[in-house]
Amino acid sequence: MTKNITIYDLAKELKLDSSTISRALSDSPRVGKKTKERVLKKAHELGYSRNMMASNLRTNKTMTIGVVIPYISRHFFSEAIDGIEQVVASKNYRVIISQSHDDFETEKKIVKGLFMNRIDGLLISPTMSTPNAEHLNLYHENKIPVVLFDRYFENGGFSKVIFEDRKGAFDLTQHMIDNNCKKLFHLAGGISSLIYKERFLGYKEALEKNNLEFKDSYVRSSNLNPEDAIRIIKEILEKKDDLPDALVCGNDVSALAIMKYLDENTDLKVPEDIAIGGFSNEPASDIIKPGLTTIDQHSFIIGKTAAEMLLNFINDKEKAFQTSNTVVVRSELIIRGSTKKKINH
Amino acid sequence: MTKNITIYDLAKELKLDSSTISRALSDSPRVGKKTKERVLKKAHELGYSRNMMASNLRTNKTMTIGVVIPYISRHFFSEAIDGIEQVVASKNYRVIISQSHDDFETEKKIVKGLFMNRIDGLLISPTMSTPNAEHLNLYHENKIPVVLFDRYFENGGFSKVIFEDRKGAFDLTQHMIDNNCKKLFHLAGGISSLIYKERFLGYKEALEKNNLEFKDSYVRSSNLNPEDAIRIIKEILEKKDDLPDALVCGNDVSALAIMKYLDENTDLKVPEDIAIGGFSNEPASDIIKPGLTTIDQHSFIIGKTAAEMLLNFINDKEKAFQTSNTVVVRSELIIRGSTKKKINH
DNA sequence: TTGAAAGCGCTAACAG
DNA sequence: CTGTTAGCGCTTTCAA
Repeated sequence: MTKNITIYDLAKELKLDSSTISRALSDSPRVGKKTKERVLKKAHELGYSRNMMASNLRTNKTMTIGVVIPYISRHFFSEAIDGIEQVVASKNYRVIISQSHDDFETEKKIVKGLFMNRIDGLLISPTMSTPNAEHLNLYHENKIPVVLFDRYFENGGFSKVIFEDRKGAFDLTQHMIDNNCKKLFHLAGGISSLIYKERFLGYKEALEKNNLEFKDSYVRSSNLNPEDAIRIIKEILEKKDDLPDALVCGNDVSALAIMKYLDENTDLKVPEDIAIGGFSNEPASDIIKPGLTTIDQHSFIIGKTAAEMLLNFINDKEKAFQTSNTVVVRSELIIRGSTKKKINH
Repeated sequence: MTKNITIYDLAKELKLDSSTISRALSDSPRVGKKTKERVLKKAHELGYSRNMMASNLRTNKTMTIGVVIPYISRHFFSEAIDGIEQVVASKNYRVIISQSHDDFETEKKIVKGLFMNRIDGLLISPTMSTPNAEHLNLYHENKIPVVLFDRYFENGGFSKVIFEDRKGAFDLTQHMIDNNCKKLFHLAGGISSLIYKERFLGYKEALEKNNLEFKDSYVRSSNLNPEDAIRIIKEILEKKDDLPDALVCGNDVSALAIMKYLDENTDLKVPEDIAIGGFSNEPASDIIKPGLTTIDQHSFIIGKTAAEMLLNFINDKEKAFQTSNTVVVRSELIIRGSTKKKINH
């Protein structure tokens, strides 16, 4: 093992004290211009690289924020990460990204691990099955700021950047009703997750407002992954006397899986026989034919806003633990072919 | 600021020495069973959490490996990451994922930053424009194992897990020729990147083998993002007397962008007027109509293999720096509608 | 089985 | 402007 170069090596070579080296390296005003140059030159020469473990230990800061999300591959999250990175990089913070794969046990491990590494703040979008914020207590107790984004908890007093899920679902459903849909089913996400509860409520409110029939059997809960979606659409199609003419899906991933299934395995046409709407505006939603009508969640903005809020809290701990801030990001209905039924005049 | 609980706090409470606490916490055989239990209980009670900064500094290990990729949102990479995580998690290592956005300067910064954090090993798929491995010298000099995956360099002696790009491109091109394509253009990636050079060569070899005309003007280089792809297809379509009947694209992202463009802005039909093939088997490629014929890269396997190799090297530095290992992962042609021209008999 | 003591590499108060 | 000194929290010889 090659020995790593330390400030002591530089100090010895330059006949200076290690503290001077340390100052020079962090560009302190308390060291001469000439000395700085000598130090920098020598550091480069020897291939010196500051040991952040030691530095962090000493300063009790890591300049690192942890980001925990269900899946990096989901468009919503990868775009949110881009927003987070943009903000965070400009302030010289680093980001550690971890995915929970929507598994609560994994999430707990990650959250614990990040704490042990003494991150300066945490940005988290919990799993569908995360029941409460207990695993985040450690952060609260040790005054490490946490900001939730997208998914969140009812209580726990965490600051968050969320999306107007209910309005989004309402607008989507209303739009489908306006396009002559009469019998709308809903593919819901895990009901323990508030965002999916909100989406469900938005759907339901739209039905009620338009005096359309609502039945519990119109709503199917699942994890909204492709496998779930296909299983559910099969179940729905089995009851031939009770077919919907529209599907309000809790996300695009499930909606896309269903569109593909219908196209390949049935004679049902979208949107003529069955209209379909989704959530998140995945890239594939603009590629499929017909295009999938969906709710854009402005995930870049969500990520950006959450990161700004977190950095704010990191720099003002008072604020972080005396207030609880909630920012709601606006929804946007993206209308494509999958909902274009003929309209009665 | 709440003071963090340290082993000294535990030691004081239990009237033991900090070293005993440390041993108990890491389940050393050199401490009594009863003592261990007391320590663990107290640790839990006080909400103790080991400070990895300090631990890492002392042991000179971080149990962390860095992963640097162009984009987390690309299916190829997110799947490779899943492969990496699977291997690495089982050995209690952590993963730090960073994206370079295919920008060399960003990559350099990330690589430097990861080194400063003293990761135990690095997995990297460099940017298209990364000219050489100079920025990885730091790792070599300090005997920190590096494994390249997917993208790589000609020399530098790095171990790597790569894909049989040439064969993949050859097979794809041959398949298109078998489907009656006569004039095949190629959307190439940055030529400085070997994988795209290989894909180009595979394309070219297939033309030659079939005695089809090859011209430099048939090949267009770019970053293969959607914007580039659309710009290029527009340019190609302008020369109405020199239109291709097939496009061999360097990746799916560009192929998909072109299919969408053709569908929305021209009368050209895929595959009748122009056949299209891609690389990577993005999820959208199976959703678009017609489906996009592509080369599956088994990215999960690539990630898994690269991670296994890296862990191997971490545990046997000799091997890591005395040998250079190259594993090639097999390609698989996925045939879909986008290349199904009528075949002459 | 436990304790004492040193030190990983760095920073920051204090002193000059 | 530079040096001295102490210590962040942990692990690990060495000693008992």
